[in-house]
Amino acid sequence: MPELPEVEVVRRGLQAWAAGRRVTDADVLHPRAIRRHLPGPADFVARVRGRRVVAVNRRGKYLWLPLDGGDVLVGHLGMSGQLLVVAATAPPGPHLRLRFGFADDRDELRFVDQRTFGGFFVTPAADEDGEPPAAIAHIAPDPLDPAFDEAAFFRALRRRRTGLKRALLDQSFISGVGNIYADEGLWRARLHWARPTETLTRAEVSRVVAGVREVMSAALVAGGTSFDTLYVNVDGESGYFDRSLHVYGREDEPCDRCGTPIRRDPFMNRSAYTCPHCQPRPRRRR
DNA sequence: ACATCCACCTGCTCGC
DNA sequence: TGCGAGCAGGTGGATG
Repeated sequence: MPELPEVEVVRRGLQAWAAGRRVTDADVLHPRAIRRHLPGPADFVARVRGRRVVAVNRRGKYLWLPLDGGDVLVGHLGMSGQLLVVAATAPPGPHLRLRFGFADDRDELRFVDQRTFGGFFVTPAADEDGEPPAAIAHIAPDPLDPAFDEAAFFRALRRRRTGLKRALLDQSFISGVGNIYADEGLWRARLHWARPTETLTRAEVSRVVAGVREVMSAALVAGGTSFDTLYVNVDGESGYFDRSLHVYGREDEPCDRCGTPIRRDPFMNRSAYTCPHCQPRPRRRR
């Protein structure tokens, strides 16, 4: 999926294009795209139609859009979701799942999602203004959020008995981090993905948080990471941060710090990339 | 409660 | 050229 920087690129594009405007129509072209909206497609369309988008917010990798009238439109891009602003007359393409029409515009907002892991739903707003809805309250603040509490993150890690990368990918501890930025942050911090969380020092946690922050901030400036045309902004343009990756997807290539060939390990049905010299494996496996 | 795993999808690449 | 296996940026719910 798009991770935090890619989702933030989309959020900014949407905020500029959709905030303050009224949805005039919505279409559900694939029911899986709204599977988390339990009342179904007709109810989804009815709750969105005629509503004004007040703002476009993000919590981790979730987008949440308060609507006038007290509901919130929540969306997640999954592994392959795109939000695109295109002419309403443009051909639909094979993976078009949702369309949203807006007042006084010949362009429309499209949710295009090849693998259909992404989706949208409408849910009541939180009691507190500016807070994410209850449906995504389990998502922790991300490391770029001023609300992110590093000391609390450290305490939570020490309480947890798992490996460091597993914890980084757990969105209830720290959000926005996915497979790419976890590996890149760990490389910057010179820590191994299997490091037991209960043995981490405060300084090591600072290093990994700083590493993740740096790599995400740099990726944001580059418009996000794209290896192909799957990850794009609302205008369909790819970011170029893949040129700045140090370990992710670089098996057997030399480490940019020490020249040691980068190693790929199977990890949770995926991969973990490390420099075996800069990030030695801890004695205890996980 | 906590930690781990896998199903949910489509499409591309690789080796035979 | 065809075909099966493996892989891809995520998540929530089931399972132990």
